[in-house]
Amino acid sequence: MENSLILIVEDEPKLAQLLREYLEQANFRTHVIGSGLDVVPWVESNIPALILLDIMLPGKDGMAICREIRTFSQVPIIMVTARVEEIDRLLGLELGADDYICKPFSPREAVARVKAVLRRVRLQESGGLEQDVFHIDSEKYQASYHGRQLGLTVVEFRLLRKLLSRRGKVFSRDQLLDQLYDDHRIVNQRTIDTHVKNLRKKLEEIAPGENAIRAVYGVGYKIDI
Amino acid sequence: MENSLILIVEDEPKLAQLLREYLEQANFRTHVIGSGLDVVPWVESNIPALILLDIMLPGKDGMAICREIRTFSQVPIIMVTARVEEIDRLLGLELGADDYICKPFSPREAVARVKAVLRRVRLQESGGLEQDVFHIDSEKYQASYHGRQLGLTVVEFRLLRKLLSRRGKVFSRDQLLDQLYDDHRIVNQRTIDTHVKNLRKKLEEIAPGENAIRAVYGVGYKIDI
DNA sequence: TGACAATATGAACATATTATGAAGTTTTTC
DNA sequence: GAAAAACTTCATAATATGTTCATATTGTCA
Repeated sequence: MENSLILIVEDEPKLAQLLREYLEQANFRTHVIGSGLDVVPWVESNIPALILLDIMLPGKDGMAICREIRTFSQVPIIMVTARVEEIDRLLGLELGADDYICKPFSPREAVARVKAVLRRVRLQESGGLEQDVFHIDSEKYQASYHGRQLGLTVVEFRLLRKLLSRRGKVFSRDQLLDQLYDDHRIVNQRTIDTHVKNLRKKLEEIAPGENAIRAVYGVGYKIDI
Repeated sequence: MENSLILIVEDEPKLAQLLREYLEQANFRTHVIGSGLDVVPWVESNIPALILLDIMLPGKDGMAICREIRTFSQVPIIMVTARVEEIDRLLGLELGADDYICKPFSPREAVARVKAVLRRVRLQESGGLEQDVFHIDSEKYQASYHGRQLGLTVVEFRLLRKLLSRRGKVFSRDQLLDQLYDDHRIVNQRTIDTHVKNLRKKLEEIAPGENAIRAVYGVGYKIDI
């Protein structure tokens, strides 16, 4: 099943070695890079299944690398940060990473995260979740819920798509608004509430009481099923 | 297991001798230094497993020494102070010490603290052989405890995350309040007590009697498991 | 030990956030 | 260009959360 290639970008040799050992014990192949400058060229010519990317690096920092990789590849990336507080900032930047781990972490946890992300990605790749209640067709701008077609407006569709892009993740209203428009118009944050209300109404008609969209007080909305 | 070298920096000979005896009885090796001026050179050429550092010293004070050591080493440091009130000040200075003991202390307590700090540091270095009871996901704003999901509010979540960011470290109420808000609102310090109370209640439901969050009299709170 | 200070806790109080219906705007459709 | 649909804003109700307060309990230190 495994045997996938994991790229470890980490300048601290001891930690890199530790990760390598644990990952290989879990039957992954690994490659370690210690300098930020070498990462992008390597990723371009090799194709790792996942990248563990430390954010503090000599040469070029992890954020820049993540952004650059995202211009040409959708390879799963797990960011490693030194401070918990930093994760908040990173989330705001929308780098496109798939998960975040905070130092110090146990190698066991790291391996678990790697597996979780891979599982998620593979599920998506294998043609959308089989028994998923949601199905999204970005080309046709159509979405279905429990097998039944939802008649969504464009804004509602984009809102739902954004929320579904990361199940469980809490999106701030600002993050959601960004996704809704191509131009950068300024609209009232409360507008989101109204779209959520309308979207909920349509979901409710199909599956009453499921409460797919939940508000997280003081933060934003998430999809929680 | 032990046999680690503990550096005791203490100018009062009687106390130094007492500590030495107790620590050696617990199978540590010790070295005593009575003057502040001799500490840094000694630490540079020897490598203690931990330093017990009195803050009031002839020659050079403990704070300056701690700061200086931190420029070249991450060796665990336990600061020894004469008064509880002082710990508060020390915390604000962010010296990078790992724990604080207040005089007068029982040698037994000192040994316990030394062991606790060493255990913690080793756990971190070795990548944690123990399965962590806490797991937090900043993206989903979800935290689990002993594998079970905690339904935390945002403030509670941030509070827990901050406490967890450095296990064992004591955080003052001010430090904790800073983490709780993006804006710089002014709230009563006692507010933290209430949030801690609520958080404890939720932890208690999962693991009664574990007392994960401890109050440190006159200073603040820490997580100590 | 006794005086004092800090923490714990339940309840009252205050605030902030979300939900919702409706009205006002803009955009699309015919 | 009128009507319909979609979008945004607004006002207010409902609710969740945060804060303070008063008192009991516990810890510290002389």
